[in-house]
Amino acid sequence: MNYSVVVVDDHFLLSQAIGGLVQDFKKFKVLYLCKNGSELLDKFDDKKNIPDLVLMDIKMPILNGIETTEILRKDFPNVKVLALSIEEDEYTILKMLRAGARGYLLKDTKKNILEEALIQVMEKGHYYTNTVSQILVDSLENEIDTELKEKEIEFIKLACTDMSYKEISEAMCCSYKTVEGYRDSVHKKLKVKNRIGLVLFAIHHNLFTP
Amino acid sequence: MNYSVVVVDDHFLLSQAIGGLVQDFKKFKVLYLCKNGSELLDKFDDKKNIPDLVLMDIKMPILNGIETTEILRKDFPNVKVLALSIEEDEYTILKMLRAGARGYLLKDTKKNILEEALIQVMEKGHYYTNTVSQILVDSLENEIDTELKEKEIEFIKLACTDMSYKEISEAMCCSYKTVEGYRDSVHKKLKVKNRIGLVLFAIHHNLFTP
DNA sequence: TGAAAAAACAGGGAAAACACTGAAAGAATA
DNA sequence: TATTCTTTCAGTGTTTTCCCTGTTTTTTCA
Repeated sequence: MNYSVVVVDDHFLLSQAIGGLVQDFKKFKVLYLCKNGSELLDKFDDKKNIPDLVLMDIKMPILNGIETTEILRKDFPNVKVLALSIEEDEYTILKMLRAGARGYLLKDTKKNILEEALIQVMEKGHYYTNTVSQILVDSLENEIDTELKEKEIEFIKLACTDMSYKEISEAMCCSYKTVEGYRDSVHKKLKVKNRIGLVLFAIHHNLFTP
Repeated sequence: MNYSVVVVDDHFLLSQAIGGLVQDFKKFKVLYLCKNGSELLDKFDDKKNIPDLVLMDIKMPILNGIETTEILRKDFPNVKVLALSIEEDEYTILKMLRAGARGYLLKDTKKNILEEALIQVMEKGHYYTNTVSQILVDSLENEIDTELKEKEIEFIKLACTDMSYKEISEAMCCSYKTVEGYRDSVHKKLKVKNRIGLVLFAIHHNLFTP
């Protein structure tokens, strides 16, 4: 019996192409393709459309991979999710795994590795490459006191523009001194030494997309 | 007779998958896949390996799509290049077209559009979507006095780190005041008002990849 | 080789960013 | 209600960035 697979990716070409690869694998068949999480969930209204495994991109419009995976884990725990993303960003990988993904395939995956990963996810329940395992280990060490508050995240996003802190304080409807407080606290938490460092951090960790 | 195609992309999965799609098209056959421009040029040493068309990604390690396309135009003018990139960035598209690409496919291309594009490139010599045409038009207006000197580009790259200008002056082996001069001149040329603005500009225009 | 242009550098002042300590107001908890 | 914790904000001083106006040195080229 074949396992059914759905590919969710906003890049049409990529999802079609990956669908084509998966279709070639003996143990798998592709049910359909989706452009984002929302479209996937709509499909699930009909039970026939619920697959064994979802190959999920992360950056997608409307409903992204992380949010979608969280919903799936809650509402459809039998559906296994394998993340498949073009860029390897530690925080994103972590978030995706926390959300419930059974593994994470990086961009330079080869066809036979994809097949191997699909098989392992279905039969062992998970698939982790060395890279991903290493990231998991590394994360346990650096994952202290980097919990950002709502306001701090809002501040960081504004700090990633060419606004001055005075302008930011007006945009956030608070005192200039409060903004300085946010700055000092995120500088400490994220261990950056100036605003440029903060911008680079935000980009690398997907708090801000330039 | 079939046109021969080579796919150049560092994302293994993507190049394999696209190769699979192209293989399905009647008029085309895939010669081989490459991971970057350097690998492609190595292959060209043997005349048998020179295809009619190259489907080229832009961001690649070692030798990127723009550089590779420039070399191809000079040394192998009969090989047509069609750019195929995941992210649509105006400046990148422009650079690629200037380098000699016959067209530019955006991420949400569908299978039949890909085929259409391949056919048009081979038979008409080019393929431009509306999006790309619009970008070409827009670019003619903003393209005044943004000629950057070597030193200024070097400065910009360093300004995209968390170094202070004093540290940058040491790295560039020149006076602090000279660095201030570079800063003032690029601020004027690029119409940015502070260092954050400069970093964002650099990222958007691929002077710096975070 | 001499004039013009470009690149490197300098001074100084205003503005912004950084770094610290600490106080007041509000929310949470027991 | 008292206590703790968090959030917001203030004071103060230092460093860095920004933005002028210039001078000296090097390059260019007619």
